[in-house]
Amino acid sequence: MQEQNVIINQVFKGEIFTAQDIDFVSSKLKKITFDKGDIVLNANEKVTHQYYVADGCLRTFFIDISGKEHTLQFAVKDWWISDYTAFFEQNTGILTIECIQKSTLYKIFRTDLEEVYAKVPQVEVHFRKKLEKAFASFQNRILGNLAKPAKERYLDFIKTYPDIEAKIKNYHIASYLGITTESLSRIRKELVRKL
Amino acid sequence: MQEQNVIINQVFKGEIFTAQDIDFVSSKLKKITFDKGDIVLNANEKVTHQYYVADGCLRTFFIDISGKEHTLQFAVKDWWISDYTAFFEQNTGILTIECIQKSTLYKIFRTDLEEVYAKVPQVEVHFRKKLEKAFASFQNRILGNLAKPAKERYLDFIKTYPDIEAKIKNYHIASYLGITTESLSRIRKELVRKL
DNA sequence: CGAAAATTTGACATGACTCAACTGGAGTGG
DNA sequence: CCACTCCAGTTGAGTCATGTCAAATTTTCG
Repeated sequence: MQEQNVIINQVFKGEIFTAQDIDFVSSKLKKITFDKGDIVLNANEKVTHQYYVADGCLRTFFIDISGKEHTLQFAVKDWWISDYTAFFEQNTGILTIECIQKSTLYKIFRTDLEEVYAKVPQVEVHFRKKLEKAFASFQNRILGNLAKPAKERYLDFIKTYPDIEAKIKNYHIASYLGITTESLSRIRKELVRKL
Repeated sequence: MQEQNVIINQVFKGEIFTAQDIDFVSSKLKKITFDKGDIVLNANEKVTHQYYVADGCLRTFFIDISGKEHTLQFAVKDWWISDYTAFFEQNTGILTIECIQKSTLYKIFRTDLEEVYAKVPQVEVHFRKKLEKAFASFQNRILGNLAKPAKERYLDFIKTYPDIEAKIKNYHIASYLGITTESLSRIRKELVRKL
């Protein structure tokens, strides 16, 4: 089917597949749609899937003991999202995945993924590269948190992810940067003043 | 050789190898030793190797624009260390790798590693698992930075890595936690008072 | 339009930083 | 064995960034 073709070549852009591979991989991807505000996955649930974002915007966040939300990651078109730590360990997660906008996702089951790895090695390579990139971005985030004040982290964020910034609220950014909405508001005010 | 056997089974504990595999993999690992204070890798150098710690203690750190050092990771016996972001991208790095103690390492060259992956798939699986663990620990670090005050991060650190704590100075811990030595000193004082 | 959500503002509190001085040990050389 | 130095760690005083809480304002959207 032509539609399958389009999807797989979008999801695994850069990899070359045979027609059979495409059939097989597509059979393992399930399309799901969510509305704004929907929860894709709750903390403390078993994490069995990872999700490809075909359209929309999501975030993963952690709720601490005092009830505050801390955003770990955003995902927009062409990103994968899950509670990966739990996904790898086949464990219950600590993150909540929330739709910030109406979203279209393709989900793949953990055990199906292993089957796909075995039959279609390009997929394994593809995910290893993704994991390496995600690792690098976590490293940069840690170093940024250690080395930079909130104002710079904010500037880095809007520069690095303008496409994400366009889709989210300021309080999402604040909870990603590790500051309060009030502090972000003051930082923004100060930046505007300087223009 | 018997010694090869011991080393490979230590480095890749949990994986099963044939005698030929052991020969082949050993031929790619080079033993190197360093004294306390030695620099294994400097920032801005091409990152071509990763290093297995057979003995000793090291850290990777980042020097920011103001000249302050920020510790990204420590490594003790049985850990791997490198500037992974650069290692993956085959790029020049931003981290410095320093020996905190006299250390014995086994290094492996990036291109040799790929050869090993191709011939001995267990090694690839082994490193993928390591990467998943490292990813998880980065995630926890980010969430801890977002959700917890310095005192708790300190307690988490000494609880999670008592073996590392035993080998490093407090100023190393401070630069890992993202606080000054003075602040750490005050936190420690407060904790002692409460016993 | 009107209610709810998001953002901003103000006043004040607090945790962490800076800078400078001081303490205590470990090692060194006379 | 003592004096000296170096390094790590501690302490104090003052400052600054960010947090808290409450209220006002602006934006969003049914």
